[in-house]
Amino acid sequence: MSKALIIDDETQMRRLLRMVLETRGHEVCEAADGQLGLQEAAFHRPDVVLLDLGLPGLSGIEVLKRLREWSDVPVLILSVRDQEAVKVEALEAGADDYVTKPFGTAELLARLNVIQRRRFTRQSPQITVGTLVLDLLHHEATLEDAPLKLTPTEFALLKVLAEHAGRIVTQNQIIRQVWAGQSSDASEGLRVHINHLRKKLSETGPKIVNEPGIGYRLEAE
Amino acid sequence: MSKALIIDDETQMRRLLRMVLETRGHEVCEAADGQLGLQEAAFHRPDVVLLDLGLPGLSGIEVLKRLREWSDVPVLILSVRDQEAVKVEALEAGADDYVTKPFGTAELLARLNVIQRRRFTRQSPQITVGTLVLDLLHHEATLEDAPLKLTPTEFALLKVLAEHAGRIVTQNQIIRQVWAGQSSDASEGLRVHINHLRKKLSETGPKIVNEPGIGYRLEAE
DNA sequence: CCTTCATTTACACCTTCTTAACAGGCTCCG
DNA sequence: CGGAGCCTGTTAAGAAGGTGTAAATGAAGG
Repeated sequence: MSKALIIDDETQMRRLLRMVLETRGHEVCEAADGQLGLQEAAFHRPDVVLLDLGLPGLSGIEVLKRLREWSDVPVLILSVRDQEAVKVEALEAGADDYVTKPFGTAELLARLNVIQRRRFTRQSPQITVGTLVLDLLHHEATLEDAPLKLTPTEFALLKVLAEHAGRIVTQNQIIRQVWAGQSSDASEGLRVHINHLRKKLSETGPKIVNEPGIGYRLEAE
Repeated sequence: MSKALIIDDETQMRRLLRMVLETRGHEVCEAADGQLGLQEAAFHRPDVVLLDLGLPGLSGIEVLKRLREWSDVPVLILSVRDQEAVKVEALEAGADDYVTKPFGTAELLARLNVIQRRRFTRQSPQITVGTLVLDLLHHEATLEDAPLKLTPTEFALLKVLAEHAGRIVTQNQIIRQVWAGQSSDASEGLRVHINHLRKKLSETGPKIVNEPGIGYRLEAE
């Protein structure tokens, strides 16, 4: 069952909201001010928060900001009519939606249905060649699940090769991509970086084979 | 009902996406370029955004950055193959996931489901790395149950590192998250804050290791 | 005014990149 | 057969740039 947290200082309003939410099948907990609200939120981990902006002590905005520092729980703002500027501020601070007091239960339920947010963990774009994996977002490389320490240019170079794994990559293509925007003649240095890479890939990793006069190719299994 | 916003310049692609999304029960709105997309997003407050990276005029990346200035709406990136660098940039700028064109509707639905499902998983109000505990609710840190006094930026910096404990975090990623919305060149100051953190973590806490030319990593035990 | 924190500056140090030199292998041709 | 010429693999050392650290400066708040 999903949990809802009500943060409002008016007892009557809390009672109304609790009724509506329980009808909707929520488990409900309440807090009468911002400080308590944050504690309840941390303790109960609600799936949705109904937050009144006009709170005594810690303001609703402040509560929202602190909440957003560690939680992406959907927050529905309850505000009175002449608080337009504050409502905008609340939305910018991470609120999901708002209803204006007084409101009908139908509207409240409709908005609750709408505000569903997510919390996600980012998936990294990766390039995989056999047992070699390049994580482009984190600039990490692993070989047979063991971390592989690569310098920035080594990583860039291996990335170019891995992108075209199994096919020949011209020296010019490599240089253009790895040393993009630099005018220096890197054709000399390329050889030594290839050399370093081969050592680090050692026996277990995919082989970098040379195509004389043309370029290099990363052998896919 | 949840709303979806499609930002893509190809009419055909929009039609396809609309069909898929409406089958899934979404209310759909469209935008043919980035400028319109931002307006639509501000007006309709969509629950999910499907954003094409290859837009005319305002680039997809630019749209995402501006969107992230005021919204945490889940953004699914649509990109063509061979744009790895751009995809990385997009993820760093706050995108949630991406699909590569051409894609099957099955994959698209799967990724949308992931985003939906993840909205219910909650981020813990505290992050634990070994003996280090960050209490995001109270802005407090403890090391071996002893309180650890951190300045605001130190806390923010350590938070970023701890969230990705064990993995490399790019200097850009750090700066973007810790000094969000500020234009100042913080790349210099980053070093000294890292230094302060290392002193405070001392011997007992997790180590902050440097990956030269890339970024930092908080070593998980 | 004092404290606290963030930023800037400066410099020693270390990693990485580049450059250079040389050895080995291959092809081409005498 | 043998040597010249080219390309590649390997190694080493200096150059360049990134990093760690301490201290000074600047900004914000009580």
